[in-house]
Amino acid sequence: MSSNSSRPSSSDSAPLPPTAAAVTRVPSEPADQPVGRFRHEALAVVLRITDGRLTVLGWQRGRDPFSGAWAVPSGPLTQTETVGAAATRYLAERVDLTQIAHLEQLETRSEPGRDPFDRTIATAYLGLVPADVDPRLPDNAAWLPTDDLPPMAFDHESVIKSAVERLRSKLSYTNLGFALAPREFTISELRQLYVAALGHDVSATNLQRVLTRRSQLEPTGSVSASSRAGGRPAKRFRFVERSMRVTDPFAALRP
Amino acid sequence: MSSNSSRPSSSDSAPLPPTAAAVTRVPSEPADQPVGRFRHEALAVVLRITDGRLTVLGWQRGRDPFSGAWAVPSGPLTQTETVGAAATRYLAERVDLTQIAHLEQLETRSEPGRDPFDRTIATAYLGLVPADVDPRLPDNAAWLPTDDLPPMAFDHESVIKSAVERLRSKLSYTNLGFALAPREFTISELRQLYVAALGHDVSATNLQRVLTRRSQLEPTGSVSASSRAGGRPAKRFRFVERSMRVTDPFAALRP
DNA sequence: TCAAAAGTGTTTTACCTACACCCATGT
DNA sequence: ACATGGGTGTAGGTAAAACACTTTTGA
Repeated sequence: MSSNSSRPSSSDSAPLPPTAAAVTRVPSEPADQPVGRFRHEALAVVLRITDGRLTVLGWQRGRDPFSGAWAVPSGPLTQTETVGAAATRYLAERVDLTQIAHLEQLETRSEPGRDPFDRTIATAYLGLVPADVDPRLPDNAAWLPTDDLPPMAFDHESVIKSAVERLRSKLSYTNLGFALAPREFTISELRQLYVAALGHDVSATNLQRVLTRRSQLEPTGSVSASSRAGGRPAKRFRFVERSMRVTDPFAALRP
Repeated sequence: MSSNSSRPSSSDSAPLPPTAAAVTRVPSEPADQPVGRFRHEALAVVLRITDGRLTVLGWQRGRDPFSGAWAVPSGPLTQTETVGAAATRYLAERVDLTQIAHLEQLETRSEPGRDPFDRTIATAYLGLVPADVDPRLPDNAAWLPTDDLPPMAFDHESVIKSAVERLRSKLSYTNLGFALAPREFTISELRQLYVAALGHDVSATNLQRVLTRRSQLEPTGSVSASSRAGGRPAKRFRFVERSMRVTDPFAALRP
């Protein structure tokens, strides 16, 4: 379940940013608490099942801070866009990724020390890309396995962990599988996606029944050819709806 | 359920803030997308059961914008604190409220038009105050019924709605009831709190059993005196743990 | 005919709701 | 006694996991 716990204070040992003499806007503010302005950036944690593993889109930084480390696509807001729009924009600009099946706000990180050069507040988004979408990535970008991340810049590793948690929760009580799956698929293909995303085994039998009972799946009528090893050809299915919906509002304590 | 849906673009008709000639920090940024700095404030949506209703702490604004409307406690960050620390600080400073049983980050709003004077990004927190804590409030502050809010400033009404949604979800799958309840209580007192928070009826019988099965409740050993109308004296209970824990990770698709 | 893969039927377990009934107190 | 509110026992329903079994194909 999405356990967004609080992230209280702990603003010790925070190096004061060297820039930006604070702009006092409202005269009645006390002088010791100036109204500051802050760099604000959007982080896009884009997850996808790649070769049976849950991976995140990263790119390798070319300059300090954290030169050589990996980071999630990000960038500052313009004066007129929302954070969500900025996340979408940077994905398109930086890695030419426009086929996001789902995007939702994750959390905002504001620890003063998270960017050692200049204090930056970051609002992270969770994006999902279907497994059959495989955009051409720039040379310095790659899909990184979430269970074996390389050294990450800033607090990106912990933001990715949050995103994975969020995805795992929502796979249970929403129809979010549509955002990982191709438009059509067999149950065993879908099973592999769920196994990769959840990190534990899933029974194809029960997966089909659960998703069917919740009216998430419908058969397309077509069947896949059986593989070279033989076997019965699998029916193909699709998700009934391709936008997020809560399919299993938790029933405890209900009216 | 916490349905954090994305909140994409829609950055039309946004009045450009008149201040702050954008500070270009990284030379390689394109000139038409300057790296801006933004006012950033913390919003504290504090919920409490007051007289059997779910209420939110608000105060009446004395100046524009939205003079006379109600708002949730808020204020800008200082240069060295996190957003969570700012939320906590404003609650203490503005309404002398320090007995928050639970605080968690909710969401960040960044629509350019949300503050008509000066673009401000706001990160909202959800705070909970036990029903037996009744802090003295300043004259211009009050507990407002969440199901019948007065006209609210900015986007505060919709942020409050999000907070109520979050609370209702988490009451189902976590032990968050501890943050609404007094240290000791009878089952029927607890039932009234859940009814107020969830907005629908709850059976005392089943509430007790559900919370006991999940090891959230334990008897204190003491009993309440029966009321003037007679009746069996009620046992008193307490929450076993008073920090948030997921007690019912949703079971579908589990290993 | 056999192996492999897909799909269905059935059993078991867990949890939650509903409801009847018993318990302890004041009047 | 009896009304009032508190607490427990039990039956019924729903959902999911586990597992045995059938179906459909290729070799």
